[in-house]
Amino acid sequence: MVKPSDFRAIVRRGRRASCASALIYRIERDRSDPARFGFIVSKAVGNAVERNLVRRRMRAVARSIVDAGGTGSDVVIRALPGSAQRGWNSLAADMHAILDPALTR
RNA sequence: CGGGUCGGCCAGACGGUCGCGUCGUGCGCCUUCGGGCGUACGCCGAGGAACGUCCGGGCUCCACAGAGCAGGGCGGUGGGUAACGCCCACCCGGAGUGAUCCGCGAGAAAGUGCAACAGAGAGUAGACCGCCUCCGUCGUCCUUCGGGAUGGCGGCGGUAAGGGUGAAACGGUGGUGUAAGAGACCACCAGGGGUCCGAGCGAUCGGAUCCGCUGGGUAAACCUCGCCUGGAGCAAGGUCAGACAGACGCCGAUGAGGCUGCUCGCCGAGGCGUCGGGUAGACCGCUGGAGGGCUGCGGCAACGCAUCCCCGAGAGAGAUGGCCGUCCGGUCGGAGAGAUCCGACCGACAGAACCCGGCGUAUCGGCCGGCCCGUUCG
Repeated sequence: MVKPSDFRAIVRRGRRASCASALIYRIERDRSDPARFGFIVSKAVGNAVERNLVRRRMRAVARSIVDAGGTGSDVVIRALPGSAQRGWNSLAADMHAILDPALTR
């Protein structure tokens, strides 16, 4: 997702879940619709290089979920300060724990 | 070999695999025939600082980009450059045995201002103690009775040698001189100024001679002098397509506005505000440029010129990530007499958004070279 209006709608009306790396907002859609992801990485997370790294890693996790058959949700992920220091393994575990049950039933 | 100093360069390497972005090609689907979407393959895809946005330019628009003042910037000299507040060389001053480093390097003798505390006095200097003449007064001693010597107290003055204060007290040392003193005068030394000679493009340097001239700091205080300087910025600006709906108020050829402050000058017919409505699409600008490299020539150098060769991100809220293997570098632990082997961890700072030239700042480490000092050997 890239449109500001989509972000606003999902953050406002979506179901919230949290972990050490991020706040995750999610809206249920039809099972046949593809999963869509958006990322919010504020300056509190770090400088430009760290923000890019966090966004890319989250995108890699999202792709693995889609590859595993995830569908039917719009998801906005807001990275928390410290997510750049969590490391790849922790970040991936955090996200899978919340998103796998919802998207790949 | 040890220590130091200056400069240049690199920014982990290779491979596999799952992915991302631009472009090209093929295929499929859709099409209002402009193209769009999907997919496969191929090429390419962040930095030395891409950063901070502190200077300087190109480019674009604002009259034709103009004039003056104000404002702002710069400040040894000469050169380099498109330009600079940058770079190079040199000069001066300071630090260092030295290589070398440091200086926001014009003017303080045009004027105004400022300087805590201490101190008598801080810029037209200044008498607290001290030193000295003179006057008054009170003593002591001597006397040839005219006076002389000496001391205390008070007073008018003189004095920058000595003490003391201070970051700094109006040249220094020695002498002449004097009541005591003083560049008042003299010798030497230090500084300043004038004139002349020599070296250098110049800043400046060396020398001769005259003048007793000795007049501290601060200009990142005002100021003076010289030089430079219009404004806004790629959301600049332009082309195309598309949507809607205007209403009211104020100003305006006696000149709105363009255009930071003022004056002039030029262009010049719409401008501003409130409410309401609509759209936030595509393309150009957009990356081949003051570009990089080898060699040669000129120059101490910065740099310039010439031949040849090489250029492969471009954007739209914005593409480089995950995993694995081998090697490289560093740190730690273990084994070994040693060469070495095994294991763990780490590999910085940081992400293009119109483009260049600088500056400043961040940075794990590594490589190369010049020069200096010390030591040893020949």
